[in-house]
Amino acid sequence: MSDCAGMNDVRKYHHGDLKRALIQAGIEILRTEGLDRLSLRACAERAGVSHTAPKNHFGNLTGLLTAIAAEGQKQLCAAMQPNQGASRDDRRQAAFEGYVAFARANPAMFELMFSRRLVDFSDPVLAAPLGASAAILRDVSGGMIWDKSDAPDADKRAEMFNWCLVHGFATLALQGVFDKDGMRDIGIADILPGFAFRDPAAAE
Amino acid sequence: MSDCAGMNDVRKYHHGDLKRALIQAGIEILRTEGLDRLSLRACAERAGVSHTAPKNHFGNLTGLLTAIAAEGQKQLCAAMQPNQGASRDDRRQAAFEGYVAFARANPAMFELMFSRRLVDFSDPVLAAPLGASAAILRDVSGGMIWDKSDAPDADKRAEMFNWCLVHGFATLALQGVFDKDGMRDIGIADILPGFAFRDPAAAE
DNA sequence: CGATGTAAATTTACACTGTAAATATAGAGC
DNA sequence: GCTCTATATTTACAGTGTAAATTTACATCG
Repeated sequence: MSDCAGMNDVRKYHHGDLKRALIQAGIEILRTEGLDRLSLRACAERAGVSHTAPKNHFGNLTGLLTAIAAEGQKQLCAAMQPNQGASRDDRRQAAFEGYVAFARANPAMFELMFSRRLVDFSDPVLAAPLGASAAILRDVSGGMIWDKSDAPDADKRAEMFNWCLVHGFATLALQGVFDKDGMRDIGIADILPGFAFRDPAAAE
Repeated sequence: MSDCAGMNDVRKYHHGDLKRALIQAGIEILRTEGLDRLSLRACAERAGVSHTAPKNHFGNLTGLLTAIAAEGQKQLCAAMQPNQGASRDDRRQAAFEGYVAFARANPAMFELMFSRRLVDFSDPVLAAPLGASAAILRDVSGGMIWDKSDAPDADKRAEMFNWCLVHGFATLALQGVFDKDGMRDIGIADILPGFAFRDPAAAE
């Protein structure tokens, strides 16, 4: 009878940590049943409360889904972390592989995280994790040398380039678009161009 | 004698071209009200039939949405078409710009088209338009020279590369991820690397 | 300590969704 | 003219999110 958040199992009228329990319930539903089965009522039932209880903590469905997505963004960010002391090339590799691996391992969560219809991207709870992921991409994109390196916004462009490439790969691969013609075995590392960096010494 | 959507308004028991009318209704709802408002019942009402009439033609909601998405894929494919006699560079430019422009002009449709939860990608009605878009990408990617040009699947990788890049850009831009730091003004052409082609003469 | 105020959870109700089953209609083919 | 069949309707049902009114438990204060 683990239920709720596992910590202190005193079943009382006031749950105590319902907010966290509902988010956790949503994460588990995503993992075990998929995005289609993720509903307000399902989260509430799994947390052992009435189906209107979430309203007090999240306002409406979008609020709950956004909170769940924020947790997912944190996990995605963690999945992109490189080993300590990795070079910039290795960091970039780690970020890309981690991004795609996370999407593959958590398809329902990934789909929720980037679904504008379900998530309110202007919600402050998303700012920190989204910013952290952007920071990683910025780190591994800075100083990249290509034919647009002389443009004023070169670093921004490089960041966007990498983000588009990895997100497009993850999204399309998840939808099975590459499940044909032997494209299935081609990974993100196989299509990622090996750009040089301006200052190889700084790639430490 | 298509009539169906307003031409010849003979309201009879058997609609005559309900299948097409329902798809058209869905497209209009996507354009005017958004993906959230796209429902079986809404399509049926707009077509002037009972809410269970679509079942005869599409089976279930997924069938209708997939048919609508297939129409969208056709439109996307048309949006990627270059001018006659354009060089390969121009064709690539046209494909990329067209892809992104279509997503921006039809955000609801674009979201539907690539939503695995709403669309059945194994439905045969999607095969032709999806294949046509893939063919365009393949065309503008063939013979691309980069540091992976010696790999056995170089052409496949190049196609995937371009697809990921443009789809990632369209998806992320649509979700407003780039609405910050002056990234909003950076277009797909600004981040697309200018790869060379193996045989410049063949780029006609 | 007891009263009160408030946050949190419940009950109830409602409009909306997709789907299924049974029924009604119109047109085609013989 | 008859039947057969595709098409559309009616009716019903389980599920969804949301709102309003109600109940509960806890904290705060006199």
